[in-house]
Amino acid sequence: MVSATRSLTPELVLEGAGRIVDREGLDALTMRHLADELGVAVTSIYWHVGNREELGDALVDRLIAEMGTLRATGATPRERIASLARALRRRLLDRPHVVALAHERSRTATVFRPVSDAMATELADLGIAGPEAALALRALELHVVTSVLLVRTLDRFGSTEPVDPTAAFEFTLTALLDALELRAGVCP
Amino acid sequence: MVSATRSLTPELVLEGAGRIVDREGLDALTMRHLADELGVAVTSIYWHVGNREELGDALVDRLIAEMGTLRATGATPRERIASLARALRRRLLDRPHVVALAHERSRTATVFRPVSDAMATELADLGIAGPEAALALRALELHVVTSVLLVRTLDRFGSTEPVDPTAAFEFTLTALLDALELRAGVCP
DNA sequence: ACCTGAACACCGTTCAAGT
DNA sequence: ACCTGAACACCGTTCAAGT
Repeated sequence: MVSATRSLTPELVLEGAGRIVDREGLDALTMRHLADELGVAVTSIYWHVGNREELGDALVDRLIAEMGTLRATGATPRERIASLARALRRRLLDRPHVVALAHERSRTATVFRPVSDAMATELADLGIAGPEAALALRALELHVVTSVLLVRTLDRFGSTEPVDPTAAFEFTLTALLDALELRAGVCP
Repeated sequence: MVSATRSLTPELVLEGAGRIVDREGLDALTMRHLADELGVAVTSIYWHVGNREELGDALVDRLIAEMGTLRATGATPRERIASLARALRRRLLDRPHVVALAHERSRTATVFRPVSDAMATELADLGIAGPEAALALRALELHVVTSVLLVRTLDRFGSTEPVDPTAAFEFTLTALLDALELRAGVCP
């Protein structure tokens, strides 16, 4: 119920939608509920931001922009890759609903792009490039998203088994990094 | 439009729902559409199968029953674990919509249970048990589901990158199995 | 016990109408 | 250019009523 003193903008619509999704979850993002949040008629939203589909896409775009701010830390390429994977994972855990939205829309790959590019730089330092690097990047990306999905499942479902998600994440991350260093000729 | 010569049963409702989901996807499974498919009033469904939520749960239960028929092949534990992972992956790829349904309902873990148990037996043959085995199982399960999600994404999204999903799957699978054998004391 | 239609409270989206 | 209400075609679910 925020009264618009001036007029509605695409940015205001997006902010309202983000507020609803973060606060009440994905299912709560209906056009009518968003209209109430903005203190506006339902149909006004369509003028500024198209339909519900495009609204969701814009929300995912905002998430992608956030991902561009992640930076690698650490001395060795291995540490820097691990730091990127961990930072990405933590960021995604902070915005579970929007991540679910991206996943629902098959845009997870796009969300990972910025971090993926940063990882590619580190892989190049390890001497890994070309199709081999593409495979490694896929494996790393998917490992992170998998872990995020697991945490969300445990949150909803309750912990039916005594598994520490972060430990499981580090377990496979270590296996992947070992495999990468083996390929690069670094013996553990 | 199948006319019921006798009367409706929970099984008939479930079969109709399965047909719709496999044929037209998840979004097409509405109570009214299902009623048309069965040649019955919408409200009859509620008598036999409860509400839409329970209908989805029953559909996932059928998927889980299917998973119980998967068997390991191969001589070594490593080969048998790999065969289970591959069989599971192929089975899930055959029923993408129901898998999505299970995922939506946070029941992926339950779907994996039968195969997970079979894998646990093989891990025990490798001398891996307890919390370490639990971690390894998680990693293997999540690797499979990740790969299935990737294939579905590529199908919908179009292949924006020249990545062979099966090759990516085998890549990380090898890394995971190497890591397991290292822990078990088998040097590659 | 089983099946029905009517009704309720929701959706997303379109469109003619206002200013 | 921007915002509105009315209307349309959908949802899931309930409930009194039929047999």
